[in-house]
Amino acid sequence: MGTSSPPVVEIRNMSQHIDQEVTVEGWLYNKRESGKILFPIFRDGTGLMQGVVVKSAVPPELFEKARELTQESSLRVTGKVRAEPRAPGGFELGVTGLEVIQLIPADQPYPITPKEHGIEFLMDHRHLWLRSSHQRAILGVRHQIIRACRDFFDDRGFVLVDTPILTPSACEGTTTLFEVDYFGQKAYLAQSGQLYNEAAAMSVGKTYCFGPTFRAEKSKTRRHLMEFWMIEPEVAFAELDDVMQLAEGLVSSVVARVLEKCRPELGTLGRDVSKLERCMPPFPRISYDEAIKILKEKGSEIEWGGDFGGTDETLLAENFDRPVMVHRYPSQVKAFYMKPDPKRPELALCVDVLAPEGYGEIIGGSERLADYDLLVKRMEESKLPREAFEWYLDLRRYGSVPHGGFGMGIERVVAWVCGLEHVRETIPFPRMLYRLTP
RNA sequence: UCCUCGGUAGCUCAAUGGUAGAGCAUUCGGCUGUUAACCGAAGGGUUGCAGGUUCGAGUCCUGCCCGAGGAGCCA
Repeated sequence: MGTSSPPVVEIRNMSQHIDQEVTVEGWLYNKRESGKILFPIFRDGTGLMQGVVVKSAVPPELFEKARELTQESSLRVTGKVRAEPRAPGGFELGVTGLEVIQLIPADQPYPITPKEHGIEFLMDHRHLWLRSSHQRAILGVRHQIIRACRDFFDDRGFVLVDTPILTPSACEGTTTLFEVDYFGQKAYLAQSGQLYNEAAAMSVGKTYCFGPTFRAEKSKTRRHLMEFWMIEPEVAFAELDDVMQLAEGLVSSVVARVLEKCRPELGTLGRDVSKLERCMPPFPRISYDEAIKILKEKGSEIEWGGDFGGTDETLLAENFDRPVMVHRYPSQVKAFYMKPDPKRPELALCVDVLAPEGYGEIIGGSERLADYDLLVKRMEESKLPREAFEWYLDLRRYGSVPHGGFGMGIERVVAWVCGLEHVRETIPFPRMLYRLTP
């Protein structure tokens, strides 16, 4: 456009540039025309803005160029911003210059129209679907949620310690892992950073890791992905109550951050914000025993000793208007590294946080088993290969202390906060059973 | 892995066993304030694949492929 072109302004800041000449760099979102006047709608990644091109007011070449614009063609457009109550957002761009960077041919149009599409088609075009308003809003909320998590831990003196993704063996020994060839040796994609976190906590006191985790379970539900992101804190000298308080603090601060920073996104998504505004501490804390009692009253088939199914989690969450923390599950349904309750050894000192509105478990955590002999016994009961865990046992040989932590699945939190039907929209490129592309 | 549902135009969907259609998108024409703009016209099909039943199959039967929802398991 040359040196004389007006400054580039992001659409989200456009209200500060009323009556000024600006440049917008972006794409054509949609277009409406009515003979001698046309309304292109531009998008630049920060918002949508309506333009106006009046045939009698611009050179014929400009009108023709604007008329031929196709959906998602890339462009630089200049013009004067003006307040206009009839335009979406309250202002519009009177177009005076248009540089088309790439014109999408009309006979091979952009596949995703502003009309409705099926999920298979949209997932096949996920790389393009990300441009739509809903998906853009979700990406923004996800970003703020991740920032809020990091800020929460950073502000409390936690040290980020990255844990490996390629691991020599199962962490918990339960779920199915993705196997990879590691120069002729079998290796597995990490399903949790927790065991390594425990080592890091003994170094820095308070630590967290945040990265992708992998589960090769053939799960096919709206709550499951094969590859998902988890943030996992681990704290030396923390007991179960400390773990619960930390979880409550994290979840409430994430919600508060989204309410503070993502109002436009929540509006785009049509989220009922009042349901989020209630999610402030204290969260209700109930024991597994109490949860079983509630579920039986509600007609669940569940028996003491079993883990909750998705329906049970939903039934339970219906009783509360904010996340609920369920603690002290039977050890038999939980991982080997959880400390038994000294008062009732058949229970584990663990906690699950269940999100409201049927979004299920978003956090699972526990106080860890710090005693060497007990840990060895639990490992034998779980039939875990001793050799692979010798380094982990070292943590109990050399200065073992009470400690605990939890893992929070980012995608389930995003799905809940955004009010989505399915976690597949919470991550840019979901990895699901029977879908590895794009 | 199991259960349920689905696959028809680029997209979203119709079509008693009897000539395969509509809306949107695309092309052409009309329209100076539109809000998923509207009005008129045109082009567009190996009905997921392979067999079978039938005078005749998008429709019924068998097998397979692909997808969706759920269960189990989990965050």
